[in-house]
Amino acid sequence: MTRSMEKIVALCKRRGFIFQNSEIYGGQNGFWDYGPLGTELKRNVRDAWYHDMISAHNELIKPDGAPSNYQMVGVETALIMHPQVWKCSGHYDLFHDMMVDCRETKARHRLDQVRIRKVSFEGESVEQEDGSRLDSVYVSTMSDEDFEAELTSEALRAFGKKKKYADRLQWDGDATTLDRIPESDFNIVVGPGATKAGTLTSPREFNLMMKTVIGALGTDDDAAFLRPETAQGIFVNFKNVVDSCRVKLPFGICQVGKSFRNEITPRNFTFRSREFEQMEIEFFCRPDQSAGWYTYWRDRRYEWYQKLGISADRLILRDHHAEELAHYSVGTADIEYAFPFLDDGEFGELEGVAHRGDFDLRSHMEGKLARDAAGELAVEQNEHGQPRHRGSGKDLSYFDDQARERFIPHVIEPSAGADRATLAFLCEAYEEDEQPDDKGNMQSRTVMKFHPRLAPIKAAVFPLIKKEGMPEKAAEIFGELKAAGLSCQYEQQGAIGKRYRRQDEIGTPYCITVDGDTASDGTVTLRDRDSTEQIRVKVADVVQEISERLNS
RNA sequence: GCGGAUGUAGCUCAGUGGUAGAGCACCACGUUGCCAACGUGGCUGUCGAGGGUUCGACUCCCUUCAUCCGCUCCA
Repeated sequence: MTRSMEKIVALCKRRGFIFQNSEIYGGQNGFWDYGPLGTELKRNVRDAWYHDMISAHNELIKPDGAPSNYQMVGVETALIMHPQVWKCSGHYDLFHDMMVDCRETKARHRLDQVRIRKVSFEGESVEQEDGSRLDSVYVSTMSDEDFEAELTSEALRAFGKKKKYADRLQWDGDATTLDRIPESDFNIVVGPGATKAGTLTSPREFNLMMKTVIGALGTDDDAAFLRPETAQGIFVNFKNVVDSCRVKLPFGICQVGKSFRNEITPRNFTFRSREFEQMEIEFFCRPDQSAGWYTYWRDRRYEWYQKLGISADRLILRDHHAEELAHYSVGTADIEYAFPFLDDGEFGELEGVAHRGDFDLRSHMEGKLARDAAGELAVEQNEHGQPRHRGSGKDLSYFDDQARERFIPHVIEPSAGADRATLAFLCEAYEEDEQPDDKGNMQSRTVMKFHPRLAPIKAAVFPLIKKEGMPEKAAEIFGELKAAGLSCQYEQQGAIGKRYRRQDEIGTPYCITVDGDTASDGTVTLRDRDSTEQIRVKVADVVQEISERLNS
């Protein structure tokens, strides 16, 4: 396999794309630093996104596939927000997962995902961890679908009975989940896959939000959180933007910025990091048009990656099944990439496009929402019948002065990972091919085939040899490219072939070489990264030629 | 968090209880002059970190950090 993650990670380090964070101190798990080339690459990814989604968007023209024309604006909000934001958004409750470990199977489970049911079998017993025997135990499974059948087979296994005795199991109560029984009963629970009862540890809290402290005195009352997503900064500013910027529905508010999550297992290079950057759009529209906008954004974002060089056979658009949807979502699709660290047929999420209905704006008006008994979203109540988490109380509805209607807009959220996109472009670009050396023998070559828009270095300028005025002429051309705002490099050391290979390895699409003919006919060679072919171009036309190729 | 593996020059890796090596890369000079590995010379390491045993530790022991694989988790 030529495209291995190991090789890509090594190249990233060797050539200055991505480094382990705090490496000289032994590193910090879950954090990564971008080197000079990685910084250029990631900035190009962000710039391409911002340009294509916002700057270059023409609000006067209805794009193909869109229900109507629309506006796009940007915001940049603080990393730290009022703690109530996270309570109403649902993160505060959801990000405090209670987990149990199993001493026997070494497995860790989310408390609310362990299905259990109490059972006995005609006075027979199950061994407890300490050796004593129990004639009534809870059996458990992590199975979500068909858990009733799973619980039955787990029960038969616990009592050492064959399948045909299933109807002799004596169930005590209905199936429930582990978070609904007291911890004192854990000693009679047979953990998922375990053979003995009582091997589960006490539940422990995993706080997925990163905590910080505001103020120099920093007491517990001053606790705040680093945002786990940029989206809430947009929602809480919805009214500000509407009131200040002459925007009319439908319109999108966008934001690029860092977010933080205490991932339990950061892994797979930068794919799952604790500090990461998001590129988010919250697109506000009339509820009766939201389905059309959802489809529009989903398809548009899927195409965006392909236009920047991701091949269609490594990218999938995956609609979530109904049961996979978050409680607030009407529809969600993931845009996923076949990263080299995944098994064949597996894909990793680059971006989620979610139809969020009016959940977010309503939450910040009324308070944290949850599904009620009828399945409708309603303000979640505490034991006193009060809102569990109180909203802002501000009116975030929108008045449509054409239709003379007031309503809470629906939201379509295309939420992309800047680091994940950058990683996908890195993985996609990596290629090893064969090129002839000066004797015509084929030699392997490592080449990063970045889309020219994303390439960290757009062009390299070389004098063929270090004399006869060539370095001076090359320096002049280099200066002109720089002045035109193009990121480029100058190299004069080493054989010309080696310089080409070095540029191939960092994905520079074009190399310009000043040679013996330059002085006489005023031309240089322009060499293409992918084909290695060269053409002659007039020195005076170099900047324009490169610029045109980059924009084509 | 659990289990397994790994950590020695920029990279790939050798190495022995007695003051650390090779190839490549890099730099300089020379040569060639349009697709890497020609000649000569040169630079480089707190042998992942901390502690212990020892007269002496890269080597033995403990702890820790990071990376990879598997499990778990992934709003």
